[in-house]
Amino acid sequence: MTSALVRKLETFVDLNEAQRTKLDLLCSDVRPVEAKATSFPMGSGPNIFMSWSKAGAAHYKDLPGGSRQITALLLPGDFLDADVTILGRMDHSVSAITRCKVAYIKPDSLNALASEDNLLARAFWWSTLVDEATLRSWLVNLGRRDAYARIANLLCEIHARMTLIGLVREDRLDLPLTQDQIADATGLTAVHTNRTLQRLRADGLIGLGRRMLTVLDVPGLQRVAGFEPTFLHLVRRPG
Amino acid sequence: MTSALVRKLETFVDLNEAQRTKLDLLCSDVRPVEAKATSFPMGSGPNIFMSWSKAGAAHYKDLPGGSRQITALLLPGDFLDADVTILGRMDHSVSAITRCKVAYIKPDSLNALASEDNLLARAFWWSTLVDEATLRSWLVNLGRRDAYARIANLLCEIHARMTLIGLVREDRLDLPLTQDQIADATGLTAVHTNRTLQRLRADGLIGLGRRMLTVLDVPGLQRVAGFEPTFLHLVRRPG
DNA sequence: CGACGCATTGATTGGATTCAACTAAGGTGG
DNA sequence: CCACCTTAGTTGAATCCAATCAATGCGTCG
Repeated sequence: MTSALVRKLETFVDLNEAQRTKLDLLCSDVRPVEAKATSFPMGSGPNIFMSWSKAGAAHYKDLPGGSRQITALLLPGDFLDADVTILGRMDHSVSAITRCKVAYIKPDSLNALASEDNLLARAFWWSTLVDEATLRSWLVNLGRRDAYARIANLLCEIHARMTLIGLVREDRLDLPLTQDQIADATGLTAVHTNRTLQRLRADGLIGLGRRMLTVLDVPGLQRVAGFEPTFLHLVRRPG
Repeated sequence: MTSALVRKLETFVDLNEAQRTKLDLLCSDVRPVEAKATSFPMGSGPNIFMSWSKAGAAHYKDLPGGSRQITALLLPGDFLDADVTILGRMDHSVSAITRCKVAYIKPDSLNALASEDNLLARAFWWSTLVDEATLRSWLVNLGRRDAYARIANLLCEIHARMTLIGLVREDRLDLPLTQDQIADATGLTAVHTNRTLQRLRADGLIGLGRRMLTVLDVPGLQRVAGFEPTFLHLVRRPG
């Protein structure tokens, strides 16, 4: 099976076998990370990280008062945090949601790869732009949609992103989030998240149980969510 | 008076006279833009834009139903949108809020400047990271703060950013936003925004009238806002 | 002056939170 | 293997924050 990173970048550029090999080589230093581990050695050194196998992680920020906001959901193939080095301090935390694996990459080797191969450089750049577009999309979600559409939208996004990296079969996927974490990502309470998920189930849009999400009505869910995949730049461009 | 761009970058790196001159030269093609103009020729070509003099612009997204979410506020010295070229289509719109001026920069000259001067390259990179940090900060704001703290936070951010570029005197500044636009930025209604602003006034935290904002109690406003300037990386790093 | 953009006020409705209790499922150790 | 404990999910009732729907004031500009 090809790696999630390769699959992801291939939605944007066409890669040849040599390039795929280079990418796999780049990610050869893979280490296991426990669920809920916040001990990615983030500030400690010049490493760059990447989430790898079937897994999830998140950027989040804790607030005085105990509430928490997840600002990004990281799936296999995503860069955990590329730019720690230039900003002296981190403005948010990173945590593994599930047990997962992380590929440790030396920034030098990434830079070398990017400068010797323009196509790969473009692909890396595209990847960070997609991340930014996703941030904007979340902002719209939190600012202007009610709980029902908001959660639907998050589920649509996860469905789309996991489809890209080949982790969806017949619209079924392993949801790497608990209801509590869905709440933290959508800016809702766990209680209201629960009720809203029940409505989505009752309306026949999704099935959800024991961390397994089934999107029963993809266009229906996208419609109530106001979800437009093109805005995340996740669709293959012609040419 | 030194340009907003120079002032902004100098919060991160020390520039010499030659570098300042290069930056000013980079921004020599300045053109006026009308208020509410959405006609930045965004998708049309390979140009890069930069907001310039005393002014404001915004990234926003309109939703079916008529609501709007502002995803970024652009002040003098900010890049309007650096990365249009690589993503075929734009996922959001850009609009001038006030009458302003925009410096049109050819990407080639920006790239040339960045590759011949490592310090400037770092400064540009820092600038985009600050933009991302601001996006995350807004996400926390929309997700986990009530209207009172949320608006306070936005005002704190504007106060901090405009201080950087030298547009604040004795905690007074020209607010480049109407109450409607504050509402669109904070995910609230204009009515509720109005009432909340009145509470902030009544509590002696701010003065606001005819587009002129006075922060009467800076630490007080920051306290109720939960505002931490370090998270936006807007504070001068030692060394 | 009239029109328009912006700000303000009131009354009402509704979505989401809060607080509290309770069930179901999983894991661990005696 | 069952008792125990933890974590995740579910339910109910009361409360509250913010949205909604109008209507009005006010200043500016053509």
